[in-house]
Amino acid sequence: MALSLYNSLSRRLEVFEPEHPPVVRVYGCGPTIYGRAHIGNFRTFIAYDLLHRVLARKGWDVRFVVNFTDVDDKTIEGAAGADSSLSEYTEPFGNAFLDDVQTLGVVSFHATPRATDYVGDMVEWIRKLEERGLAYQAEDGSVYFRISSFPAYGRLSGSRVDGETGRSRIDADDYDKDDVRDFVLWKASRELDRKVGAVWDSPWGPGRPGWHLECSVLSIGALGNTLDIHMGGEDLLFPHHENEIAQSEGVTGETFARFWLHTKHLRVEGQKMSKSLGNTYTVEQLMEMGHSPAAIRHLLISAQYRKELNFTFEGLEGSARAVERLVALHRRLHEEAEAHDDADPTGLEALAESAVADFDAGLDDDLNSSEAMAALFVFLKETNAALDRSKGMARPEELEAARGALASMDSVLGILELALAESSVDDDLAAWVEDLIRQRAEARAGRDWDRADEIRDALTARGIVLEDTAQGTRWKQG
RNA sequence: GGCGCCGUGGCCAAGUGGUAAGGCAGAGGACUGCAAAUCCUUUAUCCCCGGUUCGAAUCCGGGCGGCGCCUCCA
Repeated sequence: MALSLYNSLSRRLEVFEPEHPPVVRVYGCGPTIYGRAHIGNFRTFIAYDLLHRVLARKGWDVRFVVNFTDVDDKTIEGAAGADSSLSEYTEPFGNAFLDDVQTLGVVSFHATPRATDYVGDMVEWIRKLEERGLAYQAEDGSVYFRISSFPAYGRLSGSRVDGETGRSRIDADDYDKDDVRDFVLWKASRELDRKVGAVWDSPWGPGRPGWHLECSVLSIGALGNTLDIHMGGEDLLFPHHENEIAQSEGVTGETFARFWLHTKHLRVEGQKMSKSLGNTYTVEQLMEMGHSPAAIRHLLISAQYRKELNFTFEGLEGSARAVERLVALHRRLHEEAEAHDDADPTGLEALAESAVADFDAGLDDDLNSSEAMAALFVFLKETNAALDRSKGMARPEELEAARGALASMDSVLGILELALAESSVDDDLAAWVEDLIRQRAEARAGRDWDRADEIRDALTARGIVLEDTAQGTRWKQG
């Protein structure tokens, strides 16, 4: 099984192998921590997570680094608006991001460096670019990258570099540049920068690093001159990633990233996400509305990262239902199904094997999570059917195979693990429910259906759903 | 204007040459004291028009419609 990934650089599917196995070096452009990250951001970060888990499943030693942009126009403006220093302003958002990402079951990244911790390295980097004739200081005091000296510029983004797009905006600063496409490496200090403490010394005077530079310096610093995979949202392809290549290869002379992966932007209720539409939901907001992290993750993973995905509340409800079915299967395999050495064969082992094979084939096809998820749900249905046929009994090794397949698939999707972690119930409630269930069992034993239903209705009113099974009555919060 | 993506059942969404995955919702049925859970059955002339082919949702041409990036944005 070979993993194929769509490489934006070649614009085609390519078989992925690490350059230096077993190590895989992956870098993903991270959040700008000027506010709470929204559901669209998390589509991308869950795609990172999926890649992370798939690479790890291949047995590779994955080094996944994601940066935090904590110095740029937005963070500076935010800090100034809040009357605080840059670091005071960004710190909580960085922490909130890590919380959110953990809430959604994203496996920890190996490092999450912040730009402001590496300004010295960035200055050094600019110096090297300058030595190679790739950077120059303009009259406004800022230092720019000289695109005309880097012939390979534009390889990633294609013809977008021809400049005459008719829509390129030119702000006042651009007046000082040699070429409108030249981008800033070092920004000379302005009043606002000084106000929030976003000022560092450099050979070109006080200033702050340009946004593009941090990704080159942080990724190479953490992972080396050549990355196996560089990932980011589709909006970053140009100019951000194009600029990263120029800055990086301009200094190292080596390929910066072998594979470039870009995630498609999320739509919400059929519309583009925007603050004016009020549809930039945060994880926190969705949870306050009663939506579970597992359902959110299910929905965000239900379409392949490169395809359009429309996030709707109807879809989120549907995802919640799908997650419930997964939980029910898990419980059935662990608690309800009985192991009997002399049970008739159920075919569970064969189902497990083909499900995992289909699942992996889906993921190998450019992380096609839709296909992978379909394999999981085919397995769910067929396993339930097999257990129904066998009256809930199976040989121990067959049950074990089914449990193993479910766990194996979920180790990549990470949905069930989230759902199971969520289902913590407080003891008082559990005691209350279980006492009523005992009373109801007595009523049912005496065929007092009115009393039994009365109890169940009381529980339903509190959001408790009962399931009578051969092994007794079980309950869940729904 | 430049580059690119998409149009599949009520909704979401796989499938890129061999006769339509999966999820949600709906309908009928089995099971159940009734439910719940589960299972079974059921819902698609794949935007339109031409072309290539023994054969196309899949390839080519044209059209219509939706969208993204090019500007801070995951």
